[in-house]
Order: sequence, then structure tokens, then C-alpha cells
Amino acid sequence: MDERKSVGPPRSGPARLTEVADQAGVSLATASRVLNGSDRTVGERLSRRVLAAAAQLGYRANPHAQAIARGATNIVGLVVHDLADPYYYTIADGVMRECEQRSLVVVLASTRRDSEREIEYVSAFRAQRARAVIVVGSRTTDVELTARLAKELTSFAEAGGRVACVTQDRLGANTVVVQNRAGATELALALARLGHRRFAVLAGPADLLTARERHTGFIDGLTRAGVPTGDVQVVHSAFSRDGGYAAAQQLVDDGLDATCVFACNDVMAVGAMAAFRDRRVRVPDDVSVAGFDDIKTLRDLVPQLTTVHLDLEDLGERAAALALDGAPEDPAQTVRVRGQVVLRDSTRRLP
Amino acid sequence: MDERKSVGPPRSGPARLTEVADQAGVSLATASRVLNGSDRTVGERLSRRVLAAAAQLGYRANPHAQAIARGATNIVGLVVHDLADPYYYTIADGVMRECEQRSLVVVLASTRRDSEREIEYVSAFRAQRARAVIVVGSRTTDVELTARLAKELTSFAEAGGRVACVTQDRLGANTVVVQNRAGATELALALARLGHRRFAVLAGPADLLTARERHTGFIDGLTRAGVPTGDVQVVHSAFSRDGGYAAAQQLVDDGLDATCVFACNDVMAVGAMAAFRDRRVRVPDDVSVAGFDDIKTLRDLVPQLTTVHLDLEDLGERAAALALDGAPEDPAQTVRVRGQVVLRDSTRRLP
DNA sequence: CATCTGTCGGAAAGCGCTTTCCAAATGTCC
DNA sequence: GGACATTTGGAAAGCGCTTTCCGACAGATG
Repeated sequence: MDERKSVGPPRSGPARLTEVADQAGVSLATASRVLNGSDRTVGERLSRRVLAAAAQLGYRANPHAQAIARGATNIVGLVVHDLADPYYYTIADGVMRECEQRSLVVVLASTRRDSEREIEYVSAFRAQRARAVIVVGSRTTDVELTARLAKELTSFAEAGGRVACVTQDRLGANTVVVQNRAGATELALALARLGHRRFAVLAGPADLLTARERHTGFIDGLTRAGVPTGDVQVVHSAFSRDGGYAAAQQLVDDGLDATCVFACNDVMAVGAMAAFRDRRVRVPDDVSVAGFDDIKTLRDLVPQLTTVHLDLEDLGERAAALALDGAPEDPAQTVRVRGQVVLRDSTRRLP
Repeated sequence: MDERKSVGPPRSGPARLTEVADQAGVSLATASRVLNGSDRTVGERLSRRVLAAAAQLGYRANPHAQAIARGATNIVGLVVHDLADPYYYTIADGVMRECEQRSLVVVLASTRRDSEREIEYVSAFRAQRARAVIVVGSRTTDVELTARLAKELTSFAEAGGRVACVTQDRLGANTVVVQNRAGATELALALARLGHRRFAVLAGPADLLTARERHTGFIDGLTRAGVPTGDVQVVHSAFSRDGGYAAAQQLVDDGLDATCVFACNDVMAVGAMAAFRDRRVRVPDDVSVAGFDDIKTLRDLVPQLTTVHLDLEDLGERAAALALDGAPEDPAQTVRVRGQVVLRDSTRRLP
């Protein structure tokens, strides 16, 4: 006699749909229709039986099986450059919020600033048949890497996946672009209006496009304000707190001539302020400091940082929406996001 | 005539194993053995053919199909309380690092401080047959929720999954425990040694065990230092920057009597310092402030925060190791992590 | 040369689910 | 009451992979 079904241990692992169907005395098809969303309706009576059985067995559909049977998932791949950087996790938070509303699952991958890994992750998401992939990276000037990433994204799109990038245009995909140049230009104008005439720029890595745009935008602004830009001190370093620290240190050691220092992002600005402090250069009395991004976690810094405000969470939400809305065959769109200059205590008005 | 296989569009989506096998002129089984790790070896000649075909077609195995065929995944579920909080993403970063080394995929879920969602996510990971789940949450005193989470984790473990928790013991699972009490006690002793006798505690939410432990540990320390604890001012508020701000504000408005304020975590301490600044209370001249955690992003704050240092990234790595190492049937282990008191500028020595 | 062992490739049976197709049951209309 | 459309439930064919068998073949042994 075979009583295994009714007696015996409850089988390792979660209950399967077959078991639910058996218990409810209906077919697999019916159980599936009741539990896992289908366009066909099932009669009241059976429906209730299935639901009851599922509840009793603690049934949860195996998403892998569904993925493979349906040939599509509800996974959204999110590739960020560095999870430990507030810029990225704030955007990530926005993306996750938006995706949760659409009951999509976000799989987050942090490349740890390795572009090679970025490509690898996109490829992994393609293999996984993710519904969409959102890349929040930093564009570099490395043509070969960019091309490979673009190719991988194209493959992904051709396989039916949706794509959105933040900050990286020229990949032929939907993009949310931060108007770095415009923001930096306005910041420069505002700082010039405060009376500054001698500037230094902590320009970040030379091959990072975001940094470069902010840099050139800033210089543009100075030019428009009639500030001679020939003697602007420029230091390149990592796009991080420590990079900012090192750059500012070098600036001081080389003889700080500027009255105002523009760091290409807030995190660098914070590093710079720390370096100035260590070198007994007072901010803003001896030198003004401005950043870019307006990172929330840094708002309690003293003196408060003058910066260009970006709504990063909104940025993330928009990127997600961009990837997921509209028809797959729509041409790639570009959403431009503008920053707003916020003057705070880290920059002072010159007499 | 049927030339679809050789001509026609390259079929939407990534190549399947069948196609690779066809192209290489071998069976499905052989192709699988060559490409996706098997204990059986395939002869040199065929092996090379398969590899070549796979490369040419850009083949990537579909992980869902593998998951379902193997009955196991290489997914590690990571459930954190709030991705936008440095405490959590630092731990998350550690977990991801450790998992990457073992070539496991981390799926990160942020509950946004909702315990209900925490349970839901664990359940989702169970359905997904995740290899392990790591819960980095905040224990509450809510018995019912805790019980449901424990039950869900037990189900997960019974289904063959591995579990580790950070900070939440009494769930019957592997745990990395921060010695909150001990750390807070030592901090209190150190502060008393600086000459402080009148204290206030920003105790966080009353139902949060982490906060409570730090609170009581701190009081213990004061007692051991011979400080009368009857008149310690205690304010409860959210476990966040804004909570700290509100609590400190209230403290000032009620008449600040203490010379030293202990905030149950760094983020609250930062909020408190902001509130003091806004209220023209100078730190550390008028009041000393201490926190807990030693969040990296906050190290450039002025004055620098006295706190209890935790190596959060290491914590994450350990949690991952705890979940993944050892046999499934091993009894639940507990790893204790001790914090170190770091005295910095936000607390001053009283004359 | 017949037998045995060991290696290697392939056929086919799943894994847990969705979905198409079919058949039975029900309702509708003249 | 018969011809017809309309539901509603179930059988079974996949989805892309792994893995268990099984058979073929090569070399070793007596």
C-alpha cells in the first residue's frame, strides 16, 4: 500500500503546485489558473478549494519555474558603480521604489567601480531574461569598454529586454542625463557673483566624463562671468572622498592661490574640506568650497556645503519609468535633469 | 525545404543549449557537461567543438532553467532594513564582497523599515530556493512579528536553506551579534572618566532592541562609574537623523541639564548635533555628544564624533561566512562582535 | 579470441510551472 | 427539444536545462 502521499514527512522544500492541485482535487491547470494569474477565470467553487489547499500547504510559486515556463521574468537588473557611495545608493533607492510599485523584483549589482564587471553583469541579466536593466555607471573615455558595454546592451535589447542608463548617453539606449555642464556653469556664475576671481578645480579622474563635463561647464561659466580662466588651478584625482582630500592637500602644498575651490562632486568636496582643516586652512574664511550633487547624508556638515542640488531619488524613479514604460520598439529617449545651485556656508561673499 | 535553422533571423533571445549542441554536432548532454560544470569529463575533441560553438553563439546558460533542473540556486538573499542608511549598506557591501568570492549572486531587498515586508521577502526567497538568506534587521519587542519571522526562517531552513541574522538573535538561527551592551558600557565609563556626571540619552524607539540594549548598557556603565543615574534625561524618538534632531531639540527646549548626550547611533548623533547648532548650543563646549557605530561617511563631520567603532563591512562578511560555511545540520552559532570606544572631538574633558 | 573493465556519448526522463487545445457541461434561442 | 454558442475543467505539450541510465567502444586480461 502506498500511503506516502498522505502520511510520511511533508517532503522537503516548499509545496509544489501539483500537491496543491491534488489536495484540492483539481487539475494542475486549474490550480495554476487560480493561483498564478491567468486571463481565464475558474469557477467559484473550485477556486475556493484551491485557495484553501494552497494556504494550508503554504504554497508559493517557484519563480524560476515560472520564468522558464513563461519565458519572461519580472526581474529588473540594476547595475550601480559603487553601492557604498551615497550618490549611487540614493539613485538605487529611487529605482527600487518605482519597481516595487510595479511589483517587479530588483536585483542589485554593485560593480565596485570596475567597468569590466559592469559588462559582465549586464550579460548575466541577459542570460537571466531580466525584463529590464538599468545601468547607473560612470562614463569613461575608454572607447573600447564603452563599445563593449553598448554591444552588450544592444544584445539585451534585441533579446526583448528594456534598457535605461543614468548619465551614460551615447549607448543608444534610454537615458536620464544630468545636465552637468549647465549646472556647473550656473554654479560658476553664482560664485563669480559672490566676488570670487581666482579659482581652483578638483577635476576628478581625467577619463571620467561626468567629471570632465562638470569641469568644462564650470570653466565656461567663469568665462561668461568675465573671469580669466588661464590661471585656474586644476588637480586631477579619484572621484571620491580620498581623492578630494589628496587633491586639496596638493593644492595647499603647491601654494593655494584661489579664493574658491570647486570639487566635481560633494564627496570630493568633503574630502577637500577635511584636508583644508588638517592644513589649517579655514573654510570659508580662507577659501570657499563648492561641490556637486547635494548628497543628503552630508547636509549636516559644517560649514554646510554650497553645491548643485540633484534629486537623485527622483532620478532613479525616472530611470526605472523610462525603462519600463512605453513600447519596446519606441526609439531611445533622453530625459534631461537639471540641477539647482544652492549657496550655503562653505562659500563666502568676498568684499 | 526547411532552412530555418541555418538562415532566418537568429531567433530572438540568447542562444539555447540545444543550439550550441546542434552547432557542435553533439548531444545536449555532452554540451551541458562541457559548459555548465559536471563531474563527468568530456573528451578533448568534442569539448573543444562545444566551446567553440558556445563562444560563436554567445551562449549563456539560463540560470532559471538551471535552478529548476538542479533544484538549487546560487542565490543569496540579503534582507536589509533600510538601504539608504549607511549602517545597512556598509554591512550589505561586506556581504556582497564575501558572496562574490564564492561566486554566489546576492539579491538585495530593502524593507524600508517595514517588518511585515521583511517576512514577505524571506518567504519570497524560500519560494526562490535561495541557497541562503541573511537578515540584517532591527529586532523589535513585537513578539508576534518576531515569532512570524522566526517561523518563516525555520521554514526556509527546513527547505534546506541556510540562514544568518545580524543583530537578531533568539530567532534560532546563526547570528552575528553586536555587543551593544558592552560597547555602550565602555563608552559610558570612558565618558565618566572625562569628568562627565550629568547625562542625557537619546534612546531611539522604545520597541527597538538594539537601541534598548545600548541604552541599558550605557546606564550600567554610568552606575559602574559611580554616576547617579536617577536624573539621566531620556528621550525616545526615531532611530534616524531626524529622530536625533527632534530628540535633541526637545532636550534643549525642556532645559538641557546634561553635560554629555549619548545618542544610540551615529546618525542620531548627527541629527542631535544639527539641532544643537540650530539652537546655538555649542558642541563640545556646551555639551558633549557621543554616538555608536562609527559610520565612515560621517568621519569628516566637525567636531568629529566620539563613538563606538564597529567594523560593519567585516560584520557583513562574517554573516555571509556564517550562513554559508559549515554543514546545514550544525547547530546555530553565534558570533559576537565587540565595538571599540573612540574618543574624538565631540566630547570634551571637563575640568 | 572471448571476456571483462572502464570511458565516453547520447536518449530520455524529469525539475515546477504555463498554456494550448479539447471535451464536457451549461445556457440560449427559435 | 434540437442546434448552437459559451463557458469551464483537464490532458498534455512544452520552457531550457541536468542527470540517470544505457549502449558502444577501447583497451586489458586470461
